[in-house]
Amino acid sequence: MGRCRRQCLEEKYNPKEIEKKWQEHWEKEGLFSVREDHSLPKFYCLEMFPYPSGRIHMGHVRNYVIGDVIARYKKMRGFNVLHPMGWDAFGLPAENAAIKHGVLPAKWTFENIDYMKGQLKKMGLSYDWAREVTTCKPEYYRWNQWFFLKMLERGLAYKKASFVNWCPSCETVLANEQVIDEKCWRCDNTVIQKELEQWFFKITGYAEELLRDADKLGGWPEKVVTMQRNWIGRSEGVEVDFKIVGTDRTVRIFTTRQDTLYGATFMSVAKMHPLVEGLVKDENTRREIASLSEDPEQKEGVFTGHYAENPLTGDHIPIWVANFVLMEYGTGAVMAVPAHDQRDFEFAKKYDLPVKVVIEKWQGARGEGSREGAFEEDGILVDSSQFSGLPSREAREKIADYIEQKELGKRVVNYKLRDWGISRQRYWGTPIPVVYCDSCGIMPVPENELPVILPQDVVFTGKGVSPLLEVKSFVDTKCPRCGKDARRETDTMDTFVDSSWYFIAYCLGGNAKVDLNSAISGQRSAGAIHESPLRYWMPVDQYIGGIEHAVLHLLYSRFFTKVIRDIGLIETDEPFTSLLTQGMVIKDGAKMSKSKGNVVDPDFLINKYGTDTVRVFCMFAAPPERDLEWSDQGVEGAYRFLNRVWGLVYNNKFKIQDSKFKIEEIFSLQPSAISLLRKTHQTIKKVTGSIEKDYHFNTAIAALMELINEISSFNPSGEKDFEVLGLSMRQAIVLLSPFAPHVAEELWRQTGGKEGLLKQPWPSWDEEIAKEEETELVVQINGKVRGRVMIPAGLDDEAVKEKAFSEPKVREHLDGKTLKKVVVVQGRLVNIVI
RNA sequence: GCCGGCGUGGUGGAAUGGCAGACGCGCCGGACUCAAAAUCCGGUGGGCGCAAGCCCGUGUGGGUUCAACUCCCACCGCCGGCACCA
Repeated sequence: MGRCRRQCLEEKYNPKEIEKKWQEHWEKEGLFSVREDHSLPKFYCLEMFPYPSGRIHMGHVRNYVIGDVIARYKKMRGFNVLHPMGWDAFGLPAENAAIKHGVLPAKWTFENIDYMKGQLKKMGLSYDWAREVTTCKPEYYRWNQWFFLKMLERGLAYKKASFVNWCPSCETVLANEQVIDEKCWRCDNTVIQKELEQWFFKITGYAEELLRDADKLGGWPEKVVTMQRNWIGRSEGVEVDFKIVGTDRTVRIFTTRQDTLYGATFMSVAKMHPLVEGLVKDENTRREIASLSEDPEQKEGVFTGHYAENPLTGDHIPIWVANFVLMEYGTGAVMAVPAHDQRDFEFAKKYDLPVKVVIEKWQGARGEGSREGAFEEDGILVDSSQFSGLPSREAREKIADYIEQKELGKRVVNYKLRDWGISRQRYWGTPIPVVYCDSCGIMPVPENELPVILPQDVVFTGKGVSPLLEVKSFVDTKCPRCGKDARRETDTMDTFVDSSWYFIAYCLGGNAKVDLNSAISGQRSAGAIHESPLRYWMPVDQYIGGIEHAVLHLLYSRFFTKVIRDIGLIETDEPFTSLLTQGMVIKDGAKMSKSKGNVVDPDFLINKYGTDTVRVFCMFAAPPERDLEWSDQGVEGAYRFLNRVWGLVYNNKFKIQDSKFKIEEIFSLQPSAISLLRKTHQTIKKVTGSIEKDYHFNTAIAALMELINEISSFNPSGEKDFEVLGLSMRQAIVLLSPFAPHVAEELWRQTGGKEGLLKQPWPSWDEEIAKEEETELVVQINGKVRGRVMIPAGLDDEAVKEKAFSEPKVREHLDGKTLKKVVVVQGRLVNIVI
């Protein structure tokens, strides 16, 4: 105490103290706050914001550290970096807590946010907290309502009655994307079908563009793009009308295999197909239809007693109701071609229906596959009137043309993607801004009356219907048009609406400052000088989060971005240029979970080792996209490493200062100093390369460890040596800073750094210095290593060969053999083939 | 069933077609200590050998190549996604 005049370097690395010190310092300096600066290239670095469940878990830690390392690195590379954070604050757990413990969802949520924000702050993450968004606050969710009204205006929001996915446990509806293996994405309970009136967003209106623009997602993992493409599930085909024999009605079918039209031997329609209601009068048959198996494995059907006429052949084919035909896709009716569709084949076998081959694998291969299964591939048409002899692909075009000419049907494109059902029968979400009036019908709440505030005085019974239904002051309202008594919509919005545009809110300055109306007019009047913040920051350059949102949040956000563009707020088509899907944090071979009892508490670790250690371990243990196997000993290793760095600086504290060393002086250095200098430049190159190459921080840290090892074993003797040591050490500190910012900052300042590390430019390397003077030449004989020789760099191939052949061990092996070939790999390897 | 990813020491993981196992963990040995912890130094894929060295080795089997963890084909195992979408 008091030995040094300025604050001096302690012998022992004390992470708690220095982390607190620098976090306070950074906050006081406002180091992480950003604004638009058109003189700098921008970089928008974003991590998926968390649901405030109570505490940060290791998955969050990993996610946010990856983002922070990128943000800090990009800042040092001269980018103006936007790096915000917020809270996906609406959702069921808050409501469940209310039911269980009697805490109001708002209170529960805000307390969690407080605690978790404290945790994030202790991690030294470089967020501009001024831009924080909290989706459960009225100043945020009013814009959800605003978007809803915009969607209504554009015909992109509508209400319809339909069968929807209902989670009995969450007591609410789920969108298709939120049902995984027939189970609820959140609580894992089996989802049932229920008929309800629901609000939908017409995401299918953008299906084509969402699919087409998937090609633009070059910075995304191919896997995620493929999942989205498959989810959208585009297929081209034709719809064809079949007359129902003996009536004046028709059935419309959809097929992508119009080349097999001549092979249709019956027709299958869905249970719910309107035709069934209209045609089947017999009570027994109706009962049979109703009792058809729901089991997808079991193919079952019932003959309706009616026949359809194939418009191409005039054949009369029986109409069956089949349990595997979906009402929601296509027209709910299909022509059955057992020879060329496996499902139809199995069905035909079961009910002894005819199989007619119309596609051959090649000319003359008749009957192929008709016994054991369907031949589903393309081939050559047979028994297909004027189309016989055509290959499938061509026949599809010709038959589609023919159908359109004869007005029997038309070409259509179908998608698996369904509209996004956004109504939720729960309290803790954004109220849907709609009023029901007996005279005027469904009335949107006028924009100037937004937000529709979620009432606070609510009773949570946990039974049956949404608590909002019980709040008279909320439900009872006046019609905005006629002023008569009316009732409010009590469903709230899916919380995925909140997260579909939050990246926009950050650009506009966070919760309090978001004003989309003025953002639109700002955008319209935007000139070169007063460019809108949205135009400046969007799109997100790097997005980081879990792969579990591959077809949920990531698809919804793409949809919203396109709508937002069409509204005129932004100009980009896609929200996220690059996407990094980080792997899970695993312990003892399983994902960390309370039920498995293998969770590691970030608070405990940060308290014990400091956040820098946790950060370094998370970045070192595996590349970001892979799963990370947790290892307590690995954490110790990271801690040891930082201690070594600390000790190294401490032991040389009076020698490591801002070095005046100039690169021209290299010739006056002794070999070991040159070697350290070279290693330093090699490390800068390696670390930079590792970060640039898919953010492989693990190898970047490994390279840094190598450099630290080399510095440790360097024995400086003269002043010049110490200068090299100082330079090398200070470069190492700079390279370490994105990973372990606190300890780096402390050591940097203690060794003469006047300005903070984030203001330092990222170091550059000199190829000439990084290059080895001598390299080890590997000599192989028939591909096996038989010797190693040191050779000077830049030796030509002939000289290298000569060196190789002069090696005694090599000569021994070559003795008496005939040379076949000699391969030289520039400066690295010689392979002698005998 | 279809689509995608992965398979490397005891372990987490490295390797533009060119020395397999960087770096870390663990383990073994040594120094320091009365002792331990911490720290530091050295060793560490397997087999044979006193040694020099030799042989084997990246899930399995084949192929391309002077040379394959890397490219191609087939198979096995694990993980993830989709699955009556006509």
